[in-house]
Amino acid sequence: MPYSPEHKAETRVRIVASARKLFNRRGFSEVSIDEVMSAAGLTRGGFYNHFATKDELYAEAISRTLQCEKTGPDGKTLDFTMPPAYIAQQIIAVYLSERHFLDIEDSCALVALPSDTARGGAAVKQAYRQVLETMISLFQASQGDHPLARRRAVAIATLCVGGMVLARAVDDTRLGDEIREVAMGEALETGGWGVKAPAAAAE
Amino acid sequence: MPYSPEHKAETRVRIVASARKLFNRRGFSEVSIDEVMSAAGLTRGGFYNHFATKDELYAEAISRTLQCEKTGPDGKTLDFTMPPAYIAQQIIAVYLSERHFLDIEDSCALVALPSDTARGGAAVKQAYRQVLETMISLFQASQGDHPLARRRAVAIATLCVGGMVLARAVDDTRLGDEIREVAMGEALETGGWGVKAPAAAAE
DNA sequence: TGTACATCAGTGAACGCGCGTTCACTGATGTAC
DNA sequence: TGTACATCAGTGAACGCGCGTTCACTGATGTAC
Repeated sequence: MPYSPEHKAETRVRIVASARKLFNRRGFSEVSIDEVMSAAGLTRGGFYNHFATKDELYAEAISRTLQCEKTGPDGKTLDFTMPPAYIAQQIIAVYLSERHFLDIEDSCALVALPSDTARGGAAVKQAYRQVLETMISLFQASQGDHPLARRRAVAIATLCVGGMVLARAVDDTRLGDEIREVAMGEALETGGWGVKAPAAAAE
Repeated sequence: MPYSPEHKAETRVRIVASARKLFNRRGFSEVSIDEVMSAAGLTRGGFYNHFATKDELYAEAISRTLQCEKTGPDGKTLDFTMPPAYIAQQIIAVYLSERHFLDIEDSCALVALPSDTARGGAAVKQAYRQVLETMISLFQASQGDHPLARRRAVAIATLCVGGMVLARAVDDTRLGDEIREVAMGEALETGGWGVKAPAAAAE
């Protein structure tokens, strides 16, 4: 048995990780397999030892968002043993922060690849949905058993993703900042943590 | 002077119109100039009589959203002589309707091409911003001189675009419907036209 | 402990293909006379 | 009114290039003896 059994798995993870960064920055179709493999320290041909087609890589790259370390507004890892309402507020602040706005490569896939996904195949859309549902679940948990818990969670997720998508697509940083700020305020208000002053301090 | 002076302009409009539909469906980089020109009833080479590069076409295709006829929830043209608040509610209902969800080709560029735009050049982002600002202005007009008018308008636009972007990206129609419904309800509530029953009738 | 071997992850040249762009041309048009 | 002409929108072959994918290979590895 040549090479350890983990060796291939580790290489595969490396390929997906480099693909994720490249896709986040430039989109599915603008990134070549050659680039993905080079970024992972490998050569073109080896790709097909791990994936049947390029399409297969898309879904994995999106799913990887779930494995990525979650950091709080302070840059430290989010502590998931804290109360759900605290975690939800932290996620909103991080999601719409300037750091997330600038960090394209390690961006959430929901923000970086929505239109690529909308045009993609079933596997890609499924991966996207799973990430979105994970996000919605976290917000829903923050609402206890309130009858509007689910509805509020969906609204918060829409504001978080929509706000960042719009902020990234315009050429005016000031408008982008305004959109992020408004989306953050509305999301916090929807969750029942209304703040009158803009939550700029959370950045 | 061969050909009428309007002839070239009309051809250009035809190219942009066909490009818009193709981009909305498949994105910038997946559509070739050959396809755009064929769809406009022309051949490849003539493209460079009208545009210097493919990039130049992107921005025009996005701007064209502003020229497109606006239809209300009933399928008839929106009457812009009606009160701003009425128009704003109509736009929200149309924007998050099932019709807009299904009509990819004639979709609003804000929904169809956000990540393509985020990766694009300055001209593309500027065109995107102009469309977004037009939308925000329409919502802002519906709020009179309320101190939160601008903020509410931005929030409504975020919910409209974000809701449709997410609905299009998931593989579960029911989840997509739920997101659209929640976004519509929240947008109407934000505008001060709160409805307790989901605004499903507007579809 | 040392050596021969089978495995298979990774290599890199090659394939057919379609792309964005260029360019010499063609032919429909409005104008001049 | 009719005809010759200059214009230039549109044509289509050609260009260099990089893509996704294939495939014969190579060489690092763990195992058997």
